[in-house]
Amino acid sequence: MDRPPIWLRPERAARGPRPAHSRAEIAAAAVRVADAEGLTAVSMRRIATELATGTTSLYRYVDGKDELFDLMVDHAMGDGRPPAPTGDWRADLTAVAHEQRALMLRHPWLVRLPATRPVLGPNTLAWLEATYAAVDVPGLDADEVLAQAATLLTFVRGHALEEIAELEAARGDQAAMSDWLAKQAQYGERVIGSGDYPHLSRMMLEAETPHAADRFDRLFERSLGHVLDGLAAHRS
Amino acid sequence: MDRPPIWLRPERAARGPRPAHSRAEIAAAAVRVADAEGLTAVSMRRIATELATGTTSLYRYVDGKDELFDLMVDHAMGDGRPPAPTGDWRADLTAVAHEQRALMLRHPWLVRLPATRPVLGPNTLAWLEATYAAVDVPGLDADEVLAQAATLLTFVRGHALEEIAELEAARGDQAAMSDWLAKQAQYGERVIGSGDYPHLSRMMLEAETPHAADRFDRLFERSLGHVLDGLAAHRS
DNA sequence: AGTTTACTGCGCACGCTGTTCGCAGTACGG
DNA sequence: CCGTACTGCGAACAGCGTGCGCAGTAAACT
Repeated sequence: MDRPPIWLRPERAARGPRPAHSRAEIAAAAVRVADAEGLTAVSMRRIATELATGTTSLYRYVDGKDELFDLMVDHAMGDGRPPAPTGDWRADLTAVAHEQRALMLRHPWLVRLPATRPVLGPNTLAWLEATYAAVDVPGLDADEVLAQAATLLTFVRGHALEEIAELEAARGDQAAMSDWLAKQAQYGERVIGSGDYPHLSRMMLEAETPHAADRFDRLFERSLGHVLDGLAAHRS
Repeated sequence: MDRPPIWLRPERAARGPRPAHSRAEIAAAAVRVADAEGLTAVSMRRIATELATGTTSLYRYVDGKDELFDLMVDHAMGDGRPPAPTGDWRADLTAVAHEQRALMLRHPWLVRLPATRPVLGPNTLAWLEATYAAVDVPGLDADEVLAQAATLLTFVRGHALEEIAELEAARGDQAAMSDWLAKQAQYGERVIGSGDYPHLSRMMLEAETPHAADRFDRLFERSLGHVLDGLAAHRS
């Protein structure tokens, strides 16, 4: 059959009965489930039940589970709005970075999904547009704009990925968290004791960041500063 | 039961018969399947069949499928060796970045797995150690070392993620690739025509990078340069 | 040497998954 | 007012991860 991507298909067909649900409705239901119970709870049957419809009816709206994921990603991207541009590129990019990170932390499943395929829904495009708008100034080469925006977005996504991976390893639960930290400490001792990782050991022993409660906030702030400094070197 | 993480468990138990397989053997089989047929082909039954053993025997080696994935990740990380340090931090980090990217492109499933949980096997640690070694110089604050290494690795992972997502959307196949590009172009026209995305449109029309065959190589090179410039600002 | 103990391999079974097919019902275009 | 192109959906299929319990085996202890 090989249908075109969902963003090119009209939501309502020319002929036939009016569909019982909208794409937004379906996406919202799936996002709700994923937020509350994790990505694994999102199954075709489950979302259909959530919408009080038959399981296979979903396939009238979506070409398969991957497209349901596409809808979810773009819907979640609409949860936060790109900040209005102020004209100060550094402030604007900082705002984009913080908003994007917050958005991903609010929907932890988000960083794992677009790994499969690029999603190009309207909300995702709006974020892209906002990032380009912040980077773009008259006289700056288009390829340079592209590279700078990619550098920032790529960094933010990568950071959120690792942050969320660690958060989920501790399962968010406080008891599980300290359990996990204890296991980490035990493993850390073995790593240091082995003598194979001198620099790693120095970091474990000397760095303060890993022990702070807000370590990811601090690390993000610092690393983001580095990235922006790198961009600054290539603008006027 | 709540067993400790696999890296803390001895491979061979004190008592009982000698296990028929080694962890390395299992990891290698799973990596082989994932490389050849994709992550979805990696199932407990499939790997067991590959090892000519019973399906549930695998559970004697691994606490569940997630731990099988852990083994795979660390095994794949051993596919490339961290480059030997030369003393030039910028050259060393560039080498690490290129090697890591190449490694992830060789095992495209790799970027998707650690999203779930942090993997801390010996090969992964070796890479971390090499990165710290490149960044670390006497007199540099440990927290600064941590931040700089995180910035680089995070960026590389993020870049590989997007690169692989696009590669897989085209399914590697040449015919499917041009099909996909045609769809993209069609969508691009609509995006430009809508007038909602002026900067995005400018990029599509003016930038050269997106149309080049080696666009990801170029983008990576340029963005990596930006990141390294950012780090340079915080050293001596 | 004999016994105890802790392990290994593994068949069975359960509940779940994504997706294809075909059929009855419905609203719009001509 | 008919034909056509759609919608909703139940049944069915192949495949998934994994808990349970049992027989066999090798090391440790007496």
